[in-house]
Amino acid sequence: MAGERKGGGAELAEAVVDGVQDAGLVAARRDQICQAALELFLEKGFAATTIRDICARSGVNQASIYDYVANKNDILRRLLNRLWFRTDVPTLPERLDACADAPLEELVTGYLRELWDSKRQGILLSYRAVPHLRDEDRRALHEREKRMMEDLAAHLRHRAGLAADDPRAEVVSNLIIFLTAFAPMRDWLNKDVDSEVLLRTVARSIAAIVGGLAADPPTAAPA
Amino acid sequence: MAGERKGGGAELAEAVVDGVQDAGLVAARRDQICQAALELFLEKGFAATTIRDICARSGVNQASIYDYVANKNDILRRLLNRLWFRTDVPTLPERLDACADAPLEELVTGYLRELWDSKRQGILLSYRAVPHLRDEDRRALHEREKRMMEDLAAHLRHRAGLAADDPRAEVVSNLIIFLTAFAPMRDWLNKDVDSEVLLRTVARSIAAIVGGLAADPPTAAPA
DNA sequence: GATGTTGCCTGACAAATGTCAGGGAGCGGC
DNA sequence: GCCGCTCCCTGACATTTGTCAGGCAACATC
Repeated sequence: MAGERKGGGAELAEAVVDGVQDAGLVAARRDQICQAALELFLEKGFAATTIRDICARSGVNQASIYDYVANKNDILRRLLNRLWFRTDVPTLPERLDACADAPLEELVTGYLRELWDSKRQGILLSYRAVPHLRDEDRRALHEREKRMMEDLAAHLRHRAGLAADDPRAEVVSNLIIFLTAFAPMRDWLNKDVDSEVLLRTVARSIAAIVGGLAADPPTAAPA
Repeated sequence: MAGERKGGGAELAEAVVDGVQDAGLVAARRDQICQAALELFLEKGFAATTIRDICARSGVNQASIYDYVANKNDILRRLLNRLWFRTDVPTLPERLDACADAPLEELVTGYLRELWDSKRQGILLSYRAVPHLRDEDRRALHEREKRMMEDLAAHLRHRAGLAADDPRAEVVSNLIIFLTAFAPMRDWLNKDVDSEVLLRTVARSIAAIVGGLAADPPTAAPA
């Protein structure tokens, strides 16, 4: 009962499972299950991970697991709600809303620092698990992504002084969001680079992109 | 027999399967199989695609398929060899070797145009299928990626006049290679943007990043 | 100590999956 | 008309998978 200790606004509808009464126990077991599942999903992928794997690693019995989650897809949903849809980490557009005229590079640096620190796994999961989501869930995820892109595009238009119909705002916005996944997805290639250098280099790159956008006229087709 | 019509230097060792003699037939059937498998892998993911799915879509019998490929992983290998390891599309470092002093933005534009035109699916596959590769295959893929990053980093050092020990060369190089996957991975978000605009915006962004790298001193830690 | 209640687990089921053995169809050559 | 060869496919195998039914242990309550 009383308020389900959700980390942040859950956007994916979690199945109702009521085999077990004790709410605290349910929460604890779900933590075990999600933690184990997360590790396995990132190691082997969603489809290659079996319920038996998850049970083995989490220590929950193969039968009992169905007292806490409805099925494998439900685990994925719950993971995304915890890791990807958490609202305690403001998005980049939200940060831009809050600090309307702070220098972009600084804002981005702060954003990436927090993001890569606390949502690393959520980023990886959200990129890799898409094909395995139920349709409704995938739609929710895509809508959130689209909304974020549009919000960011509006800010870019303002900051770089672009025309309302300049499509580059959307492209660059999409691109920046993509770059947001850079460190989690590619840090195996920069293992020996100081993470602060990595962070600042990416932030500066993003600032350079936006700067270039402001300086250049819309791209014309070549002769 | 005589030279196996490989599109480019195959880097992943394909299993030897010799149920059927007629080399032309084998090649044709493999084409059917690979084409169907590619579609399915991109739609549903590798692990969620069954051999039966592939057979159904390609029209090859469930038993006969083992006369042409060794197993599901072998199909993936063959696909990556065709799509990702093909050598008829020069890499970005190779292009930089060839045109040592052409403007970067133009080079990148040409590169992306060809890449996104002919290796789209290879890019998607190589990003999504990694967890399902056999260890040797994954190692080969990672080594290629690392080599490419280092080659590109060397060029960046030269072009942007960076010190030999400036780690930002590797970071930016890694980042550019990552951006190379941008359109294939994210174009569902820019569906209504002209693809030429998208291309040029990304190329210009990459140029802006490198330009910023040249202009700025190495990032110092803040006070 | 008897009795409910709550959570856990042994054991199993049907379905799906990767893989193939072995027979058969088609066809060219004698 | 028969033989031998090449390729195809019906049918099946062992295994793995997701999912549970139904019984058991622990514990609190009376």
